[in-house]
Amino acid sequence: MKKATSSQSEKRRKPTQRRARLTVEAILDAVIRILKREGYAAVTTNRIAEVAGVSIGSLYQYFPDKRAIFAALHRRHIDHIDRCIQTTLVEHAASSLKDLIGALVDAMIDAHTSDPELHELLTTEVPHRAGGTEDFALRLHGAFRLAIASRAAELKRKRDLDPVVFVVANMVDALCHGAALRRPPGLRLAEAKREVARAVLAYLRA
Amino acid sequence: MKKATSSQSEKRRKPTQRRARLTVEAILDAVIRILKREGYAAVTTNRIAEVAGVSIGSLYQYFPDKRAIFAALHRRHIDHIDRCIQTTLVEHAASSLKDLIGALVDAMIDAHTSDPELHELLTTEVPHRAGGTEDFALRLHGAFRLAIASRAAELKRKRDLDPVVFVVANMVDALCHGAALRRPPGLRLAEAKREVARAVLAYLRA
Amino acid sequence: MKKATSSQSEKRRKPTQRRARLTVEAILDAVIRILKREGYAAVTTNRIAEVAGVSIGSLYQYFPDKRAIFAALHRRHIDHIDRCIQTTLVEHAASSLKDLIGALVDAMIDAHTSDPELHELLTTEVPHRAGGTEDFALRLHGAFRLAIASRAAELKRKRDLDPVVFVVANMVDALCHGAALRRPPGLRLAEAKREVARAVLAYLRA
Amino acid sequence: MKKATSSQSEKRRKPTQRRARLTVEAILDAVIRILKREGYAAVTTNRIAEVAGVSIGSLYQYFPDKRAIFAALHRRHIDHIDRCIQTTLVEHAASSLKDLIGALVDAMIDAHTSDPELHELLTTEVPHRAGGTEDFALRLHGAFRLAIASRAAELKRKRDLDPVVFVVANMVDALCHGAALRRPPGLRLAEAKREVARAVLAYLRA
DNA sequence: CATGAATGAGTGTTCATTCAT
DNA sequence: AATGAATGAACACTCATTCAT
Repeated sequence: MKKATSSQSEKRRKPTQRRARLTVEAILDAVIRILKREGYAAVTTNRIAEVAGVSIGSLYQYFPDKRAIFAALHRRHIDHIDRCIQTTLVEHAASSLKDLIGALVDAMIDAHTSDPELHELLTTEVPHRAGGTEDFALRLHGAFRLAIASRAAELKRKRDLDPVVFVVANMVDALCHGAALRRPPGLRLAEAKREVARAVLAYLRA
Repeated sequence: MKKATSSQSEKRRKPTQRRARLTVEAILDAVIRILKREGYAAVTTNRIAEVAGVSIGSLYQYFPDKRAIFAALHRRHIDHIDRCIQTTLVEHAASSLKDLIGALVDAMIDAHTSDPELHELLTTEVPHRAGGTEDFALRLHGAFRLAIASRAAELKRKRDLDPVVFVVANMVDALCHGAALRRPPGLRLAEAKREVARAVLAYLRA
Repeated sequence: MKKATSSQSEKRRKPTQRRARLTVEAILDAVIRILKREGYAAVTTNRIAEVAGVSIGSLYQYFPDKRAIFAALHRRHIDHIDRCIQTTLVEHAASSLKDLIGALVDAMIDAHTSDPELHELLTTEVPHRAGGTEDFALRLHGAFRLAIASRAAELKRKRDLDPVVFVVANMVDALCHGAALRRPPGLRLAEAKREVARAVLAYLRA
Repeated sequence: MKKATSSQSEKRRKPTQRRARLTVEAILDAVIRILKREGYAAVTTNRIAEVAGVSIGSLYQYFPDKRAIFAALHRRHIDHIDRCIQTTLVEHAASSLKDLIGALVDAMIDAHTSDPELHELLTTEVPHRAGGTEDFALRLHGAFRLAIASRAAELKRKRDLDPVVFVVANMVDALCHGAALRRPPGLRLAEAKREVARAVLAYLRA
């Protein structure tokens, strides 16, 4: 009989306990491992459970269905990047615009570079219907809005920040992503970082 | 020019080729229709054939497997955008850098805006393992390399164009994509276009 | 003799349907065979397909889900009994009340006795949520209403037939069922038949 | 009533037994509640335990497996009806055949009418492979045998009582069941009772 | 070439039951 | 005794693909 499952079911237990948390992590890690070694087609719930070292029944105690696993995976990844950004923002609260941009670019690229393959896999192979992604865009946007608004004095053109925030957020995301994953051979990472920062600054100062 | 086929012999072959072409188009359109109306989960080969009005057997006469259908769909979409860019490049062969960038941004955003839902669906729901995408990145890259190289005189900084091309190609792609699909409410399209062009030019002129 | 459809035009159009009918029968027979030999727990869709000699995919081409198989099984069984009753009714249109009741009891018991195990299995093991059963009760009711109404003259008490029909229908069904399936040892079938008919007649003539 | 329990030694044992009894009752009631509110498909051992307010582990302390729960449920239901019959038999030990039959029919119908939905559910949805049912048939049979044998003098036909008992037991069961659950609209309960009693008497006196 | 009935490997998911705590 | 997390065999069902017609 068919099942009408909603990924936000309340029936499943929340990983509040330490052991539960570990199990959830093991499951998400298993997905990544399978993804890398066997490809997306091999990511079946039974294989995930097997690789994670838990029973399929346990897996379904923590996730209402397969999609929820992917959602959690994306959420975890996004949270990580978000944390990097927030940290950078805090650490450079007193820095100049140039230094802040440089630091943000550094942080973003590093976050993507630590496991470029994973990032690629997550964005191209793993379905991300489960929301979360939009939250991320919003959070990224918010972070940049704060960073720019507090340094509005350094900007030449005085005007509505909305379009600026929009452009900068998209630029940083795309360029860092590209610098980490699609850098042309011959372009060193350090160089790419400098160039990305330069592009953002050039826009902000135009 | 490959062959000089007599017009009469072509009359027998072409109808078949045209019919084949129509069938292929019908199949690709069917995928889009299902995608929009029923979601990715409903995109089964049998349903594709049904909606396309061909038998499942015929479908497999034109495509070796399901992935090939998606690949063709992506290819068709990419070709369309590529053609827009090439046309713009040709039409603005004699324009200033500013005009060219403006025109490219216009073309790209228009290409994405004509059916934003489709574009979103294609990039987020339809697997694109099938290559093609990389070809596109390369082609886009190539187009920008030509455009920039021929206007190197207008650039302030004289140096290796590789990083510049890399940054510009990524900027244009991401910003146009964003402007078409993720524009914040309150930011008008024309305004977004201007801002994107401004950002690209600011970088090139820095 | 069902319909007078021209056999020639059907041969081209309906070979598929005839084959389909055979497949459906094979599936229903398979359920019965498994039920008898392995018990209800062994009645899985895959086993049904296997025993029926069709692929599981084909099974699902003819039945939307497992329950539909059971519903069809019940329907087939009910139709059979119904046909017996209708035939008896027609054949004894001119008989006396006594003979008609006797014939009906005979027919019902025979219908149940031909495969008592099957009947028991169907009523106790196979879920019958799928309706059809109610139709049967109605049809049985209707048959008895006709039979009794047309012989109202033979009844002593003249009054509303509704309660009479209700009682007779339930009596015949239950007693025949019991005579076929739960007859105590020592009570011969012929004797049981006579006793059942006697009971019904006694009530009608009271 | 069971036994005259008065001794002190039992006072220590009873609390445990009473608690066990309560738990068992809670479990059986839970099954009924789920059955009514969520349907048979929702009757899982885990859900039973949840609704009963006991742990799944405790449930398995009282029942060896799921079937045993159903068996107990049927047994409890049958015992209730059986008690009604026995009581009636005792109370009408000195009544005429007519009064006894009337009282039995009353009792049976009342037993079924108190919760018709439950009765229907139990007979159509809950598997009753677990025996019990046959015991019931035997007990019912026995009760009627006694009732009839002791009034053999009132019967016209003097002969083997076996067929008579068989017919009467089946009649009463089926007609009372039908009167309680499948009474056609327009037939009042009191009327149905009278008619059922009339049918039984008519047979006995024939 | 076209068809679409048939295939069956493989999927996500459930749930009766156990057993360490 | 009581608990409930963990188990995993088994299930209903799907769908990409084939091939006889």
